[in-house]
Amino acid sequence: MKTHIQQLLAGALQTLQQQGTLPADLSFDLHVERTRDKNHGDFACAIALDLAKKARRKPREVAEQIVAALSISALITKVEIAGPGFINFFMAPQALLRVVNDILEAGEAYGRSTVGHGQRVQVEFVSANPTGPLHVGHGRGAAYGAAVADLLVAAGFHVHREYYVNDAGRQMDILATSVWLRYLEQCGEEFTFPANGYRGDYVQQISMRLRQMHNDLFRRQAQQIFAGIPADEPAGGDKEQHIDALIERCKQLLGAGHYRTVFDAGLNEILADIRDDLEQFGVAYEEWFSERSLTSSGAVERALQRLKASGHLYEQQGAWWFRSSAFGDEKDRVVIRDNGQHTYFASDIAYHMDKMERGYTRVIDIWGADHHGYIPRIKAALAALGYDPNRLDVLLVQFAILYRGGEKVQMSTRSGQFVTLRELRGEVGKDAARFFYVTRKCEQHMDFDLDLAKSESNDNPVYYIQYAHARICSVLQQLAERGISFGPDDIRNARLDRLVESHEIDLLHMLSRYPETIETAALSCQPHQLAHYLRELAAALHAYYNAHAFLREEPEVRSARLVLITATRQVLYNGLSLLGMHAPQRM
RNA sequence: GCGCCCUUAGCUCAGUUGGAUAGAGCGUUGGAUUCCGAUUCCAAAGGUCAGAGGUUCGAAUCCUCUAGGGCGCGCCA
Repeated sequence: MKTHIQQLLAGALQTLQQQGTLPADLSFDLHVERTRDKNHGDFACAIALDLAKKARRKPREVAEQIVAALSISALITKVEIAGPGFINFFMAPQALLRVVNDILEAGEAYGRSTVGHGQRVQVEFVSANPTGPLHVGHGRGAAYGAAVADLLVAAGFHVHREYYVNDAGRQMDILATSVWLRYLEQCGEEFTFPANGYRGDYVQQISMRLRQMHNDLFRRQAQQIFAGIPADEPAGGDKEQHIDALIERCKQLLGAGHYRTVFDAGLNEILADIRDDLEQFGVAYEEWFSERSLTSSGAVERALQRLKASGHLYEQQGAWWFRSSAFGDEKDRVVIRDNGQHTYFASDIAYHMDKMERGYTRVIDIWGADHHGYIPRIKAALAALGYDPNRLDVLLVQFAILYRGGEKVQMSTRSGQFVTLRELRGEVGKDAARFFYVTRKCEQHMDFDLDLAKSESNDNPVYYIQYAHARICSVLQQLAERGISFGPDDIRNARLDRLVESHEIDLLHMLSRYPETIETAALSCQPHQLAHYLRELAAALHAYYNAHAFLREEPEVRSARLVLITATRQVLYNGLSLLGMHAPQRM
C-alpha cells in the first residue's frame, strides 16, 4: 500500500516536471508515512513542503498541483491537503480487506520482501573467546545478531552467519595452562593455582576428562614446573609475568605435540558447549571461522605483505606498525611484536580482508560496546587495503544488567561469578530470553528483569503475545466441538466486507503494517521494532476478542471474523518465529 | 585528560530517520465481564523530551556548549 502511494506520487511528480510546472532538475526522496492521527487519513506525505522550499513556491500550491496530477486509484477514496501542505491519503475499505487474503495466500511467507535483491551480507556475532561458557552478556549479542540475520533473510538478503573462533593467542594459552594445572592437582601434585588462571568449574571438568583419557601421561613434578618462575601476585609478584612464565614452562615440559593435545581438549570441549548452548537458544551459524586458520592459510602474512607493499607499515623499536593514524585512527598500531609474533589486530586485519575477498556487498560485525575503540583501526585497515570501509558496519551491543527481586545481580568475570546464558535459559526459558534481549535498541543499556521474564501474567509481554496466539487457536478449536463448519471454502467465500467494527478495522491496519515493520526493522538492523509491533498486534487482538463474540454470530459475520483471526494467528506466528520464539497452541 | 555511546511520564522503554496535539507497558486511581480461556478489556491522572544556545516553514530527532551516567584509550585477546 505504501509503495502503491509512492508510485502514484512519483508518477504525478514526473508529469509536473515534464509539464515544466516543477523544475526538471529537482531532486527529492519520496517519503510516505503512516499517519498518527486518523483524521489525517491513513498515509501522509510531506513532499510538497520539501519541494516548496527548493522550488521557492508556496507549499499548499505545490501540494494542490501534485494532487491534481495524481492518477486515479481504486485503492484510494480520498486525497486531502492539510495543515501547511501535507497530502493525506484515505484508503478504500477493500484495500484494507485485501491484506487478509494476502496473508492467507502467502502464509509463512507473508512479510517477506525482495528489497535485499539477494545481496550477500555477512553477519558475524557473539564470537566470544572459547575460554569458558557464554554468559548473559553474550546472550544479548546472540539474540540480537540472530534476529538481525533472520530479518535480513526475510527482507530478501542472502545472509551468511559466522562465528569467529579465537582459537589462538594468549588467552587460549592461559586456558590450556589452567587445564593442565588442574589436571596435575588431580594427579596429586601440590602447588598454588595462579591468580590469573581460569578458575571455573568447567576447567576442572575438562581436566578430569583429560586424565580419564590419558592417565598420568602429562604429569610433571610441581617442583620442576615452578622452579625459577617469577612470583605470583599474592606472593608480591606480577600475575601477568607469573602466568606467562607458566605458559612457557608448560609448552617446554610437554612438548609441542602434547601441549596441543591439552590445548585442544580445552578448546574443543568449550566450543562444543558454546555450540550446543547457541543451538538450544535457536541460534545457528553457516560457518565457524577459525582464527588459527588465518595463520596456517597464510592470510595474515598476505595481509601484512599487502600493507607493507603499499607503504602502510613501518618498523620501529623492533616491531612493525600499521600507520592507521593516516586513516583516522588516533594512533598507529603494532601488527608484529618485537618477539616476531603477530598481534591479535594482525589476525583481525587478515580476517576482514578475507571477508572482503569473499565478496560480500555488506559485512556486519556485532560487538560488545566495550570494543568500540577498535572500529577506527579496522576501518583504517580496510581503507589501507583498498576496500571501501563503508562496506563494514559495526553494531555495538550494550551490556545487560540483570535484576532479581528488584536487586541488581552482581557479576564479575574474573572471579568466575557470572550468570551463564545456559543458566538464564534455565531460569526464564528460551522464548522470554530471546524476546527480552531484543526488545530494546542495541545501543541502549538494558535492565533485564528476571522476575518479569518468568512471570506468568499479563505484565509479561512474552506471555501476552503468546497468549494471543494460543487464544486464537483455542477459538478455532471450539469449532469442531460446536459442530461449526469452517473449511477452505468458507475461507475463500467469506464476506470480508462484513468486517466493519472499529476493533476489526484497527486489527486490519495492524496486519497491513507487518510487511513494512519487517522491512524497516531489517534495513535499520532494529529487531526491537518487531518486538514492539508484536505487542501491539496482540493488544489489538485481545481488545477485539473482548469486545466481540466470534462463534455466536450469524454465519456470514462469524466466518468473516474467523478468517480475520486466522490471518492474525499467521502474522503472530511469523513474527514470533522471526524472533526465534514458539507460537504455542495452548498454554 | 582525550574519544565514543546514553539521558523522553513515578519505573522500564517506543517515537516510522526533520513533520501535524510527544506515545505504550508497568505502577497509581476508577470502572467492565451471566461469555469463544479473567494470562482479558475500558478510562483517568501523570511531561521544562537532562539544561542552554543555534540551524528552518517545522526539532525529542541535526549542529555547538554544559551537566550527569556508561565504556574505551597495551608490542592483551
